[in-house]
Amino acid sequence: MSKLPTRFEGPRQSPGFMLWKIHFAWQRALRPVFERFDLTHIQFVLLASLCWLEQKDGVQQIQLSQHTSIDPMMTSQVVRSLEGKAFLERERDPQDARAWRLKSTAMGRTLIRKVLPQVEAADQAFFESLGAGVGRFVRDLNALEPEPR
Amino acid sequence: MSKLPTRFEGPRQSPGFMLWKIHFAWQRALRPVFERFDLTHIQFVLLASLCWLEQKDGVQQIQLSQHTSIDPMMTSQVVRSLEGKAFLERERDPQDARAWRLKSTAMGRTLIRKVLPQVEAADQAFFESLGAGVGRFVRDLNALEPEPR
DNA sequence: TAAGATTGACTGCTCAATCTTA
DNA sequence: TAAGATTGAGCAGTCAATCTTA
Repeated sequence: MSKLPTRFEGPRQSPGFMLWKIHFAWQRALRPVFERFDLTHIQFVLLASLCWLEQKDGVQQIQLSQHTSIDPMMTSQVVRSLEGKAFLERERDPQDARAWRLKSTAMGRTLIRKVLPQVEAADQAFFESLGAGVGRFVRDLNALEPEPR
Repeated sequence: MSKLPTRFEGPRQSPGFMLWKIHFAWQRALRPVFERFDLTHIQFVLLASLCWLEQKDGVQQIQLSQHTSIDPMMTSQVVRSLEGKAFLERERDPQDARAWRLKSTAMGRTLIRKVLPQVEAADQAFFESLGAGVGRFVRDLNALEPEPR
């Protein structure tokens, strides 16, 4: 076939295509770590983020959703599965009858303390090929984050 | 809660967390483009990649799978849906009775010619905040690609 | 009117297992 | 034995619609 209407010499020059590929490679690299603890990736993200946000104060479900960019429906589903596993508790917000306030349990925090170092180790191995450039890469990713709506 | 066992000052410093977030933001940014043409992202990737690879020769399904890093089962499913839409054809490989050889149709190529520039425009808008640094970012992503198994 | 939360339906994506041929 | 391809099951993720309260 004749030339494609593209600005790039090949797919490897396209930032979108490469972002998508590397994201999948990263998912595959991390999956064994989560499976070891019978967690899904999204369960880990929500529970670890809750533990992080909690360092301040009580956390609304919607805040957790916004912080992780996980949409409210998905957050609702997964938070309830984490509640079922007794890794967190939900209480009605006394200030806002619509909202839930989330609190990690001791079990949940213990789990994250075990998982987090292994996740970071797997991360470090995955991003090793960037060497010291990983800091710059992280700054680039931060620059790409869209404004919250 | 007390300090988490992490190397990072916060989630935004973690390359894994940020890669995951930005990938989702990118998916959301591109989705309207694909929907406009009644394509899914993965359908676009496979069809566009087929058109790209075809510039050489006949393409086996497994080659397309490896090139895109989409696993063979998924490739099989989506390729057949593209065949159903008449965007590509499948013929048995004369040299290897197990394999399919894939060929885009004129309709498929016409579609990609329309979609590709819009995808690249949306991409350009998404990565705009990196400015000239986008080249370096793409090189980083290429450096992260794991060895094929 | 808008915001926090949820339900049910539908599609996307992965895995284990299988079939056939190299 | 290994490689190309597929099936069916199950979880991940999205959307439209709804409910309740701010």
